[in-house]
Amino acid sequence: MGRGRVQLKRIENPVHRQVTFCKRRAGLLKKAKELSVLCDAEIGLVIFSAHGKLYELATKGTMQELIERYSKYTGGPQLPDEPTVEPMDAIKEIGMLKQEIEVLQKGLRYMFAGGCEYTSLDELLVLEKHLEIWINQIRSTKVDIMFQEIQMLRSKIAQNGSAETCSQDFIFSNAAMMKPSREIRFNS
Amino acid sequence: MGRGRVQLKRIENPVHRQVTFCKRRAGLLKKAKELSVLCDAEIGLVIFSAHGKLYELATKGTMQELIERYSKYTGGPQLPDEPTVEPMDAIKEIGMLKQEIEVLQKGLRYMFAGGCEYTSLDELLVLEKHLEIWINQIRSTKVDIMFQEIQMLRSKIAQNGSAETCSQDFIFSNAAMMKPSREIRFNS
DNA sequence: AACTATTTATAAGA
DNA sequence: TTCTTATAAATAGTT
Repeated sequence: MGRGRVQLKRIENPVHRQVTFCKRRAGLLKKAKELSVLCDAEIGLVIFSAHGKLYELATKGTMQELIERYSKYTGGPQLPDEPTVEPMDAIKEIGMLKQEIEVLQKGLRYMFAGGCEYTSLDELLVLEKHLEIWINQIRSTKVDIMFQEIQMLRSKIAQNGSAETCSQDFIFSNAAMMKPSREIRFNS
Repeated sequence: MGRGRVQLKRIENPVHRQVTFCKRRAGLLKKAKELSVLCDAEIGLVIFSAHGKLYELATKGTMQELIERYSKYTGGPQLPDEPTVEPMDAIKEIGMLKQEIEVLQKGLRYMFAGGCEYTSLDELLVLEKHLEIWINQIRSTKVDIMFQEIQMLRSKIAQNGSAETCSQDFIFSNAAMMKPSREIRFNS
C-alpha cells in the first residue's frame, strides 16, 4: 500500500526500516483495536522492536490478566508438569542436614581431642542422642546381616540333606536376643 | 476499506460479525507477520474470539518465551519479588550436604575402626563397641559437668549464708540415678 | 469462498 | 517525526 510494491523481507536501510516500523506499528495497533471493538474479541499484542523496546496493547483488562487467561487456555489441559519440590521442604532438609554435619564435626573433634574439649552440656546431649541413633542403625544393619547369613547357611544345609542340624529355635532365640539392644533406655 | 464506511462499534448482526472477525483476524495476523519480517521485530499476538476460541501468533520462538521476555521487561525493573530458591540449587545443596555427612561418618568410622573401612559383620561389631564406649565417655563427661555445676551452685549458696537449702542427699541421689546409664548391657 | 467497489494503510518524498 | 500524495492492500457488501 503505497507507491511501490513491498518485498516481504527485512528492510536493509535502517532509516527506512525505522520509519516503516513506526507506521506499520501504529497501523497494526489500530487494526487490533478495531477488530476487538467490531467483533467483541479480547486481543493482546506485544511488539519488541529490533532494539528491544516494547510496545503493547491489551484490549480488555491488563496484559497480565490476558497472559493468565492464555496460560489457563494452553497450560490448563497440559501435562501435570514437574512434581515440584516444595521450597520450604528443601530449606528444612538443608537445615537439618547442616545441623547433622555440625554434630558429626563436633563428634570428630571430640574424638581427636581425646574426649575433652566439650564445655557445653547441651552439645554433649545432642552428640549423645546422635550416637544413640547411629548405634541403633548399626545394630539394625547387624541383625539384618546376621539374619541373611543364617538363612543362607540354612538353605545350604537343607540342600546337603543334613536335616535337623539347624532348628527354627536357633534363629528365634538369636533374634530375641538381639532385639533388645535397639531399645536401650537412656536415663537423663 | 470496502463498500461502506465502518462504524467503530460492535457489529450487532452475528453473521456479519463472524464474517468480519474471520477476515480482519486474517488481516491482522498477516500484518503482524509482515511487520515482524520487514522491521526485525518480535511480535506476539493473542486473540480470543467472543466465544472464547484462541488464535495466536508468536513471530520468534514460542509464545511462552515471548511471555517470559515480556515479564522480564515489565516485571524485571519492578519489585525484587521473592528471592526464590532455585529448586535445582536446593537439590544440589542437599546432595552436597549428604555427601559431606557421608565423609564425616567415614571419618568417624575411621577413628573407631582404627583406620580400616568396614563392610563385614566383625567390623560392624567393632564399630558398635567403640560407639558404646564413646557414648559412655560422653555420659561420664556429662555427669562430671553436672556435678561441677551443682558444687558451684552449692558453694555460691554457702557463701550467701543461706545454709541447709541444698542437702548432700540431693546430690547423691541424682548421681545415683545417672550412673546406671554408663553400664548398659549390650546383648549380642 | 470469490468478486469488486471502496476505503484504508502506507511508501516515498518533502 | 509529521505531512502529503500516489498507490498498494484490505475488506464490506454482494454473489
